[in-house]
Amino acid sequence: MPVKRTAAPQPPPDIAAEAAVVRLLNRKLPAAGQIYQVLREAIISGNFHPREAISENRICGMFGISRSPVRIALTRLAEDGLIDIFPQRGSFVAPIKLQQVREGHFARVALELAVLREAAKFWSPRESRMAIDSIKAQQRFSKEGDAWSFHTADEQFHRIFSVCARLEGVWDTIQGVKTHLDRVRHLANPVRGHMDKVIAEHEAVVAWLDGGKTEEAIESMRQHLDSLHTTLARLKPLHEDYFVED
Amino acid sequence: MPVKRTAAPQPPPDIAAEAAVVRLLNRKLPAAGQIYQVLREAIISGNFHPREAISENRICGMFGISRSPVRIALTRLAEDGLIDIFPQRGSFVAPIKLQQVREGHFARVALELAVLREAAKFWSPRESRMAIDSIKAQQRFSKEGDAWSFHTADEQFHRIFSVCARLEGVWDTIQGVKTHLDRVRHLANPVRGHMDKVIAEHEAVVAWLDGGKTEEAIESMRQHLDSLHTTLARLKPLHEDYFVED
DNA sequence: ACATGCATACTAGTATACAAGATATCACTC
DNA sequence: GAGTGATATCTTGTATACTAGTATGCATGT
Repeated sequence: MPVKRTAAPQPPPDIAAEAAVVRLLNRKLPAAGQIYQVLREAIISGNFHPREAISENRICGMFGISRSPVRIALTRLAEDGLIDIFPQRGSFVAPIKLQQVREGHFARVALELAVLREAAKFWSPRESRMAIDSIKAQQRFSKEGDAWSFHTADEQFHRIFSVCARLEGVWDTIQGVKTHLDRVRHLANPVRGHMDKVIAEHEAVVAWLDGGKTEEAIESMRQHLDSLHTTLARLKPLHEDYFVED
Repeated sequence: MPVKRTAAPQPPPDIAAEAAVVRLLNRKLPAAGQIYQVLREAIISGNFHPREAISENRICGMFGISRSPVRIALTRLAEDGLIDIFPQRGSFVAPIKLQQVREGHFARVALELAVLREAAKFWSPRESRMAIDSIKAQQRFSKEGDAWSFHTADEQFHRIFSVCARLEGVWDTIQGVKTHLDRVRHLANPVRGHMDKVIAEHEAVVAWLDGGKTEEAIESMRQHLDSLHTTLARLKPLHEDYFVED
């Protein structure tokens, strides 16, 4: 059931940068999926702030479209835990639930390490080249300070292992569980030196794999994934109003 | 994007046991979520057969409701991979994709074993009692040949570990990834002795945990999960038309 | 007999109208 | 000033009408 019926929200600001997300829709494709993608990015990237009101009519106005596809998109976002829907009251960008972050981190580590162990069986110079290309892109985006492009390059890097392991579908699962981690990450990326640290950790994993050291690669990846999690403690005090225990 | 635009379906039979799924809706709650749950159960349990046509109007007629909530439910089912939507052509119960079954199995094993290792840290007589109660229920349903009740009791059993590990949310993820495994399982449960085998494996896991033997419990669970997977090979020839490579 | 074209009856996607509950405002009463 | 109640205006949920593709069957023409 995607609809929440508990607790009252505080229907706060509407001061969003809507212009940043209004891009023209491809009217040949179903609108619902496109709306979903755009809103999902907007929430994860922080363009829409936690607790911000996301009424259906507001989205309709942003894209010049009717409520039918918008409702479908919002329902899916609610299922992802990115918005909270209060019937007859409103829909709001969900605060970052710390318990969901913890559980997402746990699931992500379990899945990515398992995938990595499987990917190591198939690792070849071809995959190594793809990984290194991705890292180069990350370095470029880090230098430019382009946090969102860095994020997508980072995702592409991690995805390589799922593809290599012949388990591409598992990547979709991983992306789902790390949704709330990504929201935290986007509070962290602006922090100086964060991206460079991530890049160094990526390089370490690839180096171990190239050397055929599977267990070392896994341990390196575990540290990489944990390092994001530890930044949460440092971030939380800076955005206290964005978080909620559960 | 939940909408598929590839390949033509073969719009086969409509000979469903619709009466089995038409239950009255609680009109105080949003209809979309209820429709979603009912249809999801119907597909997983096999009441709706793979490749069967699921037009929106048909569902409307079944529940005496308009298309708006039905569309939302079908969109979510498509996202789960339980139905395939072909715009302007129709919606059909998805065939069981073997690659998704493999990936679901992989993810499930990774998650459940990780959860079990965490749960072992908190295991106590209280959890042991809950698990044993669940097993007793499974024995009862097995004797009665009630496959669906057995299924829910089985799920409750596995859920215990997530709750014990203080990672209840991870159980939702596990349920998601094992969706397609469950479809296979419901082809297997009618097989004589299958449920009793499952029960014996459950008992083994609990026995190891009660004895404080974490690694043995994990290994026992791994064998339990794998045993389902191996039945697939035996089942596939019996329902060839239900499966597709990918 | 076979192929082509069209009418028709489907489908899903979208837009709009209506219903019902929740909130906020404001006037009024005490 | 505090409290109460009617009301206007939000919100989401539902129903229905319309649009535009697709498959099918039948009539027609060769």
